[in-house]
Amino acid sequence: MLDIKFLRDNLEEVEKRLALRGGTIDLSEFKKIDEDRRRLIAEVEGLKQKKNAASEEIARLKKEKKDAAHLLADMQQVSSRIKELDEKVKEEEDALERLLLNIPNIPHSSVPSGKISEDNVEVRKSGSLPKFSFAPRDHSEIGEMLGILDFERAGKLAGARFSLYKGAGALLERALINFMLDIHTRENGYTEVIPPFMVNRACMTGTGQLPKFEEDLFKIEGWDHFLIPTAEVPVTNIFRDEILKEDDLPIYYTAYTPCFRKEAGSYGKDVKGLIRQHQFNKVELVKFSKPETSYEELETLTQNAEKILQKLNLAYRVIALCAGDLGFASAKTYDIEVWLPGQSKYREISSCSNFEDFQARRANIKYKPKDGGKPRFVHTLNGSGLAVGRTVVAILENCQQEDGGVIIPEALRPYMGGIEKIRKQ
RNA sequence: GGAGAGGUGGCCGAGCGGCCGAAGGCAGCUGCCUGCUAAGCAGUUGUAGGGAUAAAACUCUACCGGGGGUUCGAAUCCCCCCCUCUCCGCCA
Repeated sequence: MLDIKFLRDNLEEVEKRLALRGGTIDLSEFKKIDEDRRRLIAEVEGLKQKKNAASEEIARLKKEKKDAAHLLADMQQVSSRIKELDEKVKEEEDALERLLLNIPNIPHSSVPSGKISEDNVEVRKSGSLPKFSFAPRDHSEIGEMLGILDFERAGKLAGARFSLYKGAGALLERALINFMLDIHTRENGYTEVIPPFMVNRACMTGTGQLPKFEEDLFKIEGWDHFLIPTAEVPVTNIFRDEILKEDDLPIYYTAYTPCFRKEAGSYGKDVKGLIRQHQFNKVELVKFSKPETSYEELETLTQNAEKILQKLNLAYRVIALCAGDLGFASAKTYDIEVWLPGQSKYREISSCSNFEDFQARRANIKYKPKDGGKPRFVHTLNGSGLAVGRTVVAILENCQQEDGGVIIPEALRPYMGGIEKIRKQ
């Protein structure tokens, strides 16, 4: 959510900067509602002032055992008028809130301009692409061949876009989760949390999934709860409606959770394999920072995620998303894309964003400055560290051998009971 | 699922339908005082939204879990909802 006062005072500038995302955003509706609302507030507050004065007067008269009948009659009128106006104010405020909740974040000045993913800018590359003396296979083929992934039976259990890991495959997934959490907690300074995997509507609104993207979420029938599409939601909302101390910041949390997404509108995309699932595992990084340092925090958060790929010896690149490709709540996003020989492509494995105060304003997360000033909104950031299923994909494809086996990256072996190679089971 | 208790300011905690935004205490801040610390004394300290302002000062309105209702007037009375806690049952 954007700052209403900033919007009011910088309407054209905001329109211009939002237009960088593509499409046009017309804020004239906002202007009208805001003005109506303020006019109504002025009117109703005047009446309330009058009412309060009269009530005092009535109390005084009654104490002196004098007649207050005329005032009582007047105030009955005023009170019902106040009630009417209060309802109108409420309507305007609701309309304003609906509007504000649907306005995306303003792209940061460092965000590359552009409308489509082709306009994204590569920031850096790391690692060397593997060379094969044979035609590298796709991960689903490798997984099925080795007997560690079973998409057919997963379909029987839950349908398309679900997976069944078996044996060394299941172990690999679990090893990666532990490996990532250990790096982030021991080397990168994050505190591990295990949040609920379903949350209420307020949380989803706080991080920006609602009200606009309800069709992407799984809702629990008969409850106002949703399965989380990312740990970002529960973890960012940990401090919802709280005022932190300046000395508490920055706060770094990491969390492993499964993630649930409907993937509505992606029919026909990545139908095979682990790339796009209704349920997948992810280790998430979340930061709460002071406004002044949030862009430095974004850089280190991205590096924290990259470190996992470096330790696994996987080639990747980091790209800065252009304005048109930014998520709704994000002011700036780096995607980390890992090299997948099976597709001869880099594919997203992490997305690291600074939301500035956009989520904090929605979720009402503030901190009190040490110098005694007014509480200010924190900046929130998050990134995948990493998507676990896609990391399995990367390992299977990058570390595959001609015989169909897969060499486990050294750093992961302690987590795999010392296994060096996955062979056909 | 059944029975009960409770939700008040950063925290604890009082509150008869009428100066209650809310006593008192703690914590915090500012002075004074003491060789330092502790104690003591005095003052001060919430959030949001309007108006005003260059910005403040200032001023108004709202806020005692949330939403309705009664009333000239509600933290206080009534209704609904949410949350927390205790006991019983069931259960990983």
